[in-house]
This record gives sequence, structure tokens and C-alpha cells, in this order.
Amino acid sequence: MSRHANRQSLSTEDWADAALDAVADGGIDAVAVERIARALGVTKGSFYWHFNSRGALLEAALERWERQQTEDVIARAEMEQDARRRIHRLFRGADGSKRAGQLYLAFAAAANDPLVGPVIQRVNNRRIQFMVDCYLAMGLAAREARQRAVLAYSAYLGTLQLRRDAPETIPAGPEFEAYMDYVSSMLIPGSVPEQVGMADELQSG
Amino acid sequence: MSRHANRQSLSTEDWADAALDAVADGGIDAVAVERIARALGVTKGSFYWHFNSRGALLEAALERWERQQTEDVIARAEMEQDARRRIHRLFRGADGSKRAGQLYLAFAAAANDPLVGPVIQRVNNRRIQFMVDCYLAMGLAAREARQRAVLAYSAYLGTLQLRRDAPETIPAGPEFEAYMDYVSSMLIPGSVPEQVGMADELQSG
DNA sequence: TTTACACCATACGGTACCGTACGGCAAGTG
DNA sequence: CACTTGCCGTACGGTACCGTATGGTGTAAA
Repeated sequence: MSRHANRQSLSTEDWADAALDAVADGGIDAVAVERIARALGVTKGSFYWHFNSRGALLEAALERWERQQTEDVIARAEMEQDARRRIHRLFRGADGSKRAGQLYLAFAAAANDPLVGPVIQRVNNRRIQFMVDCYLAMGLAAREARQRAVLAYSAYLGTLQLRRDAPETIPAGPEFEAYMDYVSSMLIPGSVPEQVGMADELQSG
Repeated sequence: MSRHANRQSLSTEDWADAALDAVADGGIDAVAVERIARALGVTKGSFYWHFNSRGALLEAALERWERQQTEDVIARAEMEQDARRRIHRLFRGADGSKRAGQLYLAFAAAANDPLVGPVIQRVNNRRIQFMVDCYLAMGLAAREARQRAVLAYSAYLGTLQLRRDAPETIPAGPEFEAYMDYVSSMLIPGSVPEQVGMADELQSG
């Protein structure tokens, strides 16, 4: 077969990656054994040698996604010392990795699935906790840190959704930069919105 | 049959409503002819008398949803003269009607569907435009009105999603009121947070 | 070379869908 | 009373799934 030229045999990681690809652009229902097998150039016979069921594949994909999601957060945290710049970078992430957003939205849409639910719950808690810690590091009180983190993360999720469902509503091109600065000025404390806005105008203009 | 006791025959609106119920708690894939027929106490024979295909039912459900969504926005607009209170009311809507949120999230999750995509795109545009108008009525400049509307609507969508996928992250009970006041203070201009919160407490109590 | 094992193909039974064909029944209409 | 028509049930073919059973093929050790 054509596969033999590239690779001797498939591993469970190959299947999990293919499942994540399927989720990214077809939702969780796209995790279908025969369909992914076709995409990998094999048949079901191969799949059921590596996995016991479709649920096992979904579990493997979820585990892989959660792990690299966690690593992503940790990497983001270690990359920036300044808590303010950490949050700013997080928001830019909503623009950058399109696939990450698609994966989250696809999994979140299937949150009632007993396999998916706990995972996206953990992911959400971890990410919100990450933002709470950022705000705490900026000197905010516990209560306002949590409030602001929840609001900021909500805005993040909503932006993810708008970029997918109504991209034309989000300012594009150079306007997008100004919008991002505006969002930062609203959600990152230590500066009055109007003042920040004018400062940004001066810097970008 | 048992249905005969209640109603002589079904109308297309009955089917569309049943389809919306299915969407609300099963996603768009729950719009299955035989399943909804069972829920209505009939068989496919009835369905294909009223509709030509499953797509036609989905179209009817979408049309119905968009219409009552539009009416909802208009009603909200006419209910409150003060633009500031209009937005405040919108955010409280994220708490109130659970079904509305489920419907939006379910449809949005299927935005790549050629039937669904244009509809949720129109709904999003209309709702954002509504908020832009609110901010304009408050005296904001066009540019900042749009930026703030997009941010506020993003936060709204994200809150919808968090309430479904990780309800424990959102402050509950009396804390929720404080959080809502906090959100309002962040997204509604021209007022110091504490003042808005106390004003609402006085009017509602 | 023979044997063992990892890896995969083929073939099958079962379910949940969609859509079609057609038959039946009650209410109205001439 | 005959006859249409709105509404629905039944039966069928077709597809896309899941999961199982079983056989085949290459590679590597014995």
C-alpha cells in the first residue's frame, strides 16, 4: 500500500492525533472509526487492534488534548515574568492558534458527553485559576481577582466563538490591534480605561 | 391513539417547536425525524406529509428561532428607555432564560452547517448592532461604541458557555449579584462601579 | 526454515438514521 | 351514498455507523 512507503505501522498516538484533527474540523461526531481509518489509509481492522472501542480513542484524544493544553498554559506562564504581559499574551492567543480554538469549541459543544464533560471542566478550572493567579500577582484582592478572571476568561471564550461564527464583527487588520489594546485596557488593572485608550492612540498613531 | 384525545392533527409549527426542544437538549443532531415523531406520538408518515425533508424541518426551526430571537431583542429595546439599563438587562438575560442559551450554543456549534451558518451570523450581527446602538445612545464615539459592544457581547457569549460547561466557576448566590454589578461597572461607561450596584439594589429591593 | 507475533484486511450482524411507496381511515362534499 | 382529501401508519431500500470474528502478511526470532 501507499502507507507502507512512509511508515511501517501506526501507533496509538497516530490515531489520537488523527482523532483530534477530526474533532477540530468536524466536531466530536467526526470521531468515527471507519472515517479516521480511511484518513489514515487503513481499515477498522487496524483500529480495533490498537483500541477496544471508539470511546477508548476519544479518551486518548481527550487525554492528549488536556495534556498539551496544560503544557501550553505552563509554557505561557514561564515565558512571561510580568503578570500583565501574561494576560495580554493569552488574549493574543485567541487570534493566533485557530486550531486550539476549534478544538475547545468542539469539545465544549459535547460537554454533556460523560467522557468529555470532566475534561473540559478541568481545563476551564485550570485556565481560570491561571488568570486568577495573574491578577493576584498584580496585587488585586482575592475577590476582585476572581471576578476579573472570570470576566476576562468569558470574554476570551466569547471572542473564540465570534471569530468562528461571525468573524466580520471583530475588527480586522490594524483595527484588530486597536481592539486588542482596548480589551487589555479594560481587563488589565492598574490604569484608567480612558487614559490607556489615549495612550494607545498616541502609540499606534 | 392517545394523541387524538388532545389534538386532532399536528401543524408544521408543532413540528418546529418539537425540533427546537430537541435542539435545546440534544444539539442539532437530535433533529431526527423518527425520534421527534416518537416524541410527538406519531410516525414518519406524518412528518413527510408536512415536510419534504429533514432539512426543511431544520429550516423551519431556525426561522422560528431567529424570529422569536429578534422579537426578544426588540422587546428588550422597547421595555427600557434608558440605554444603560438595557445593557444591564441583557446581561441578566444570560442568567434568566436557560433554554435560550442552550439553543444559541447548540446552533452555534453547528455553524458550519450551510443551513445554520447564515442564521446565527445574522443573529450575532443583530445583537451586536443592538449593543452598539445602546452605547451610541450613551454618548460614546462610534469607534469605542463598537469596540465596547464586541467586548461586551463576547463576555456575554463566554458567560453563556461557562454557565453550561463549568458552572462552579461563576460566583453563585449572593456572590453572583456582586459579580453582575462588577461586570456592569466594567462594561457600562459613565459610572463608578459602586454607584451602579447600589442604585440597582435600591430599585429592585 | 519454521514458528511466533505484530499489524492489518475482509466479511458479517446489528442499530439508527433518511427518504419513498403505498395503503388506511376519518371528515367533509357532491 | 360515492368520492375526494387531509393526515397518518407500515413496509421497504439505502447509508453510515459500531463492534466481532477470522484470516492473511510481513518481520524477526528460534
